[in-house]
Amino acid sequence: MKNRGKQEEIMVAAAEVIAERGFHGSPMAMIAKKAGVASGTIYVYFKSKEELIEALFQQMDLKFREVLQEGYPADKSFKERFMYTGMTIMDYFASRPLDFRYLQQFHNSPYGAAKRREKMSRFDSPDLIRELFEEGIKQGALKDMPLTIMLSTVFGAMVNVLRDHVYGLIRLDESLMTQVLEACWDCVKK
Amino acid sequence: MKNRGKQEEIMVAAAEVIAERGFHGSPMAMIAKKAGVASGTIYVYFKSKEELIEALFQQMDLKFREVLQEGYPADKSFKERFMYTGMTIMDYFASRPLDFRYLQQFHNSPYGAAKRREKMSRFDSPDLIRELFEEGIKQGALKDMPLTIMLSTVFGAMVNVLRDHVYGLIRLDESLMTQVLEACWDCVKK
Amino acid sequence: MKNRGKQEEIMVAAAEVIAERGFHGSPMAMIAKKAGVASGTIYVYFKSKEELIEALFQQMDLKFREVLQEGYPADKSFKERFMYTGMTIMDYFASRPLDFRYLQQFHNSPYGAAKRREKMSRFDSPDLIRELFEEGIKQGALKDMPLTIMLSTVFGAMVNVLRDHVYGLIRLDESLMTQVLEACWDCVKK
Amino acid sequence: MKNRGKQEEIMVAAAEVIAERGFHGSPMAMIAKKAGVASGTIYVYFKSKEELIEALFQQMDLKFREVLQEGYPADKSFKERFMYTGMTIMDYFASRPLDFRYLQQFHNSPYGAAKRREKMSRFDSPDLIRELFEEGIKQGALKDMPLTIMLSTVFGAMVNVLRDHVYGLIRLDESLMTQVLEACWDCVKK
DNA sequence: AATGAATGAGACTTCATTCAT
DNA sequence: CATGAATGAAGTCTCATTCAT
Repeated sequence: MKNRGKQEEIMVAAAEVIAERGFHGSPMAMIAKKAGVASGTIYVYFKSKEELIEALFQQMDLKFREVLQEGYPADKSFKERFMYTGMTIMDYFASRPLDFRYLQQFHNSPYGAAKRREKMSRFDSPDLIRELFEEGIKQGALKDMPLTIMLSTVFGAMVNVLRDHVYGLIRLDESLMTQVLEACWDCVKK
Repeated sequence: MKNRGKQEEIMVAAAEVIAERGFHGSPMAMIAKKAGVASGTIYVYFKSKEELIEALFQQMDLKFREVLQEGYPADKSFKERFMYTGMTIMDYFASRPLDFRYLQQFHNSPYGAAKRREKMSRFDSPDLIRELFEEGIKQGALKDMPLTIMLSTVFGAMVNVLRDHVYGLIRLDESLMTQVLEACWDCVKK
Repeated sequence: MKNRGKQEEIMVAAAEVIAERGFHGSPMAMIAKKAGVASGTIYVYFKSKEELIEALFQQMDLKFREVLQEGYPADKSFKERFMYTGMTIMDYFASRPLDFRYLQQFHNSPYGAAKRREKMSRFDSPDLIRELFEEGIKQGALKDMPLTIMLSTVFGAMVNVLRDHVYGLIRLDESLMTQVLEACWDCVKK
Repeated sequence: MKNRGKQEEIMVAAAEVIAERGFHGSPMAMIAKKAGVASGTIYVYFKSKEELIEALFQQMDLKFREVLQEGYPADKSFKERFMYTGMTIMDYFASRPLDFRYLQQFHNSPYGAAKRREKMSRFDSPDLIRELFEEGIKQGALKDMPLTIMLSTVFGAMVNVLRDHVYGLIRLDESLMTQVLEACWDCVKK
């Protein structure tokens, strides 16, 4: 428990510091201080800074996937599932700017670049989503476009709007999110 | 002449190294070596690393704006101008992966973050584009959506697809680009 | 314990190197080597070279003031106190050439220049001395001269003679020191 | 003429910059700029920075000696000659703060330290002065003190007061200078 | 003689990581 | 497990000096 507590504190502190200052602006000593532990203690739980960064990503990625699946209306219409998924994503990150910023940092870094190549996807398109789009194409609800491109289009749009929100350029509310998602729908629907 | 030559070589080398490895993965010594000059020489032309980075951005930004304006069909229909602009952008960066990657690096960094706030826009939406969208909204061709959000949506989509191309996940040709742009059009057209 | 030891070693090494070679002739690496630590270790104890230099000054200044006050014969005659003070100063620095040279370096540098202006005095005239001279003027034992000038005169003389001693041009003993102090007394006594 | 002009301009510029910023705060490029020449040009006239510094010293030292000798009242009484000499020195440097500061810089530096050892004297005691004091001792006008110490005493006092003047802590006028010199006289007269 | 672009050694400082306690 | 002092490689930048023009 104590252990778990320390590890958690380190991860939270790391996320906060890195989200705000980037990887290179976040010395281990600063993370340690914010976590209330000694520098050396971080190395008890993580082999290196790189591993800490990676672990943080895995944690956030997992949490996000879980949320996506939780209330997924598997029995509703395709469009409803599209909108549900989109709304869940936007809601999730709009209320978790820390996660959003951290993941942005991660994906624009050597660490994340490798990941992207490896997964041929972005942090915001786990398999559930990929399957959703595949289904949409197959059943003719979506345009006849390469899957990768369709995903990139929709998620590029959403992530960009989220970024404006997280950095304070706009203020997203449910109505605006719906507008954005409707636009995304128009973008890919046949 | 010699002069201009060295400065150019430094800028090209810097763009290459930084595009590939990011700002923090690109020591001045490495840039210098790639440019075939001594480390100190960089400081003859740029006061600091930060200034080099900024100058590189300004140069690319300017070149891009010029291209955008060059063949702009000011007298064609709104949709034609929309498509022309989109195609120009995609074409431009699809064939200049270096520029694309450098600008990506720039916009995801402390340097670029300030720029973004200041301009309330991303590197890919200079004023000409902003005006185009404003006109579209005014004349009823586009949805009645906040301008910022509409721009973020469209450019998020385009940039994301470009990224897939630049990093080799997909291979954009004119037909695919057109598909993407048509999708973007569907996204914002009323 | 180890702690205090390292910091002390660094300060001693710094004083030695700087006394001999001046601030600019004393790279941190050289100081570190002389102290038997790694370069980075200095920064564990001092935020910058400037802080190390300042800390060294403060330490020496404090030690000197303490010595001055220790055996001060507050109840003796004015001249006796004058001579006591002068002798203490000369004795102190004659036997601590390192301190003398370091303080000389300090006072002839940007670091020390500010100090001087701020205190309107030199390292060798702390408040106790200032008060002594003020009293002497008030009670008519000293000439009716601006205090600042009188202090500069006496301490200029003493410091200059000390310098000759420290740099080996002369060899001060108690008899010579007394001669110098008597001369200084003649210089300012009414 | 042109040559002479350039060399002069370099020396003047160097004196100004160095007097204000010290040796290490005065890059050759800065001196060159102030002199209105290219960096390389300095090396046409001086083999190195060290030589420039040394040449500057020699020039100032020479000028000073000349002034000292100019109106020297060789036929007046000893005290009159003492006072004349002292007044000339104080007057000279009080009105040439640049020279004073440069020479201060010079004497508190590796360059000057060597000089001092070599000449067993300070910049302000050329041979004429040494002879004056020797005579004073011999004829019994001055105390029976080692010459070096007597010189250091008197010139330490004078230089220190001059420094206060040059750095703006006090404002020397003729009356004050006379006071100081009378004090110096009391200091060494038998 | 004059130039100033180019050089590269070297200065200060940071920080991921280790290890003795 | 936890600590944090210590390390030293590596990074940015300065500047005396050179040399082709």
